[in-house]
Amino acid sequence: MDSPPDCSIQRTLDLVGDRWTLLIIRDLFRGVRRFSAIQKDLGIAKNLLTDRLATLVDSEIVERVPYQERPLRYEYRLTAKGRALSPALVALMRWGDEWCSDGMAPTELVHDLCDTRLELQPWCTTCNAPVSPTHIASRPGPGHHAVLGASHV
Amino acid sequence: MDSPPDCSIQRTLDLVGDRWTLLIIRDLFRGVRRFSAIQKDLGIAKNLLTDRLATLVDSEIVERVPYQERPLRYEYRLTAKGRALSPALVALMRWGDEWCSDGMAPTELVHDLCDTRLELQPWCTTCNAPVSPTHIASRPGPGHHAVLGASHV
DNA sequence: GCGAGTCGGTTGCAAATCGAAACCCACCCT
DNA sequence: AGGGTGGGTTTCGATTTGCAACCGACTCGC
Repeated sequence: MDSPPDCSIQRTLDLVGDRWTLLIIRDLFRGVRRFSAIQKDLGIAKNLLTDRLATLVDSEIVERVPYQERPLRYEYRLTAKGRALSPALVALMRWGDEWCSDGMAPTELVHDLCDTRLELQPWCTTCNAPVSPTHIASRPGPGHHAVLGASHV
Repeated sequence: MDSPPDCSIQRTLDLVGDRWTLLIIRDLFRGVRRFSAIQKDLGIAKNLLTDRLATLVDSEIVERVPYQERPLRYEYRLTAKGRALSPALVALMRWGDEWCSDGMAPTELVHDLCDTRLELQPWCTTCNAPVSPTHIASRPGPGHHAVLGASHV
C-alpha cells in the first residue's frame, strides 16, 4: 500500500531523517567508527544505535566490516552511497555556523590551499560556473508521476 | 544544565532535524504556505503541524504573516534564515535523486540558462573556484571550546 | 437571520517510539 | 579464577506521535 514518495527530499529523509541518523553519519565521516565510540560520543541509547546502524547497513549507506578476529569485532564504514551525503552535511553545518552560532562557529571547513571558509554553491557543469538561486529552475525528471504546481519563494 | 552542542550540524538538527520540519520547509519553498495546504500536502497531524510551525517561528526560520483580514488568516513564510537552508535541501534532494530513485528522479533542479542538472559544489570565494573533497580541511573556529580528534573517511 | 462551509487551530486518547539501566556472552589478560 | 572489554539484547516507564472529534470566528447562499 505504501508507495515510495514522489519527492527526493522525502525519500532521503525516510532513510536519514531522524534525530540520530545524520549525527551517526557525521561521526563516521570524522572517523568514529566503532559501536562503543559512537555511543559514547553521541550519548545515544545502545538499543537505538543498534537499530539505526542496522537500518543504515540495510539501506547500504554503511557497511559492517571486521576490524579484528579473535575476538571478532566489527566497525562501521560509509559506503560510496554514504560518502555521497557529504555535501548535505556540509550544507547543514554551514547553515549552523552562519545562523546558530553568532559568528562563533565551533569548527569551520576551509579550502586547504588558501584557508578560506567554504561556501556551498550550486554548480553548472555545462557552463562551468556557479548558479545563483534566481537561476535555479525545476522540471519533471524521468521518474515523474504526478503533476504538482511549483512556485518561487 | 543543557549547553548548546559544540557542533554546527547538531545545532542545525536540533532546530530542523525531526521527521517533519524539513518537509514543511520544503513546502514553504515550493510556495505551499497555508496551514491547511501544508497539512493536506504532507498528511501530517494538525497538532504536530501547529507545534512544528510554532517552533519554526520561534527560531525565526519562518514568520507568520496575515494574508487577509476579516476573517484574519495567517500564512507562513520563510525568513532569510529559512531561505538560507536552500543549499541543504538541494543537497538532500540531489542525493535522493542519485541514490534512491534508480536514475529516475521525480523532479530535477536545472540551470535555467542551459537546462543542465545542478550539482552542489563546495566553492572557495577567495580562489573563485570549486573545491574538491580532497582539498577540504577543518579547523577550530572562533566559537571553539573542546578539542576533538578529527580524521578522514 | 439560518444553516453550511472554510480556516486555523485545540483537546483527548490509544499506540508507537525513546531513553536509561540492567543483563548477557564470547573473548582476552593475568 | 577474576576482572575487563566490545557489542550487543531485554525490560520498562516516560515521551512523542497519529487520529479523530470538537471549536470559534468569519463568510456565503438563500
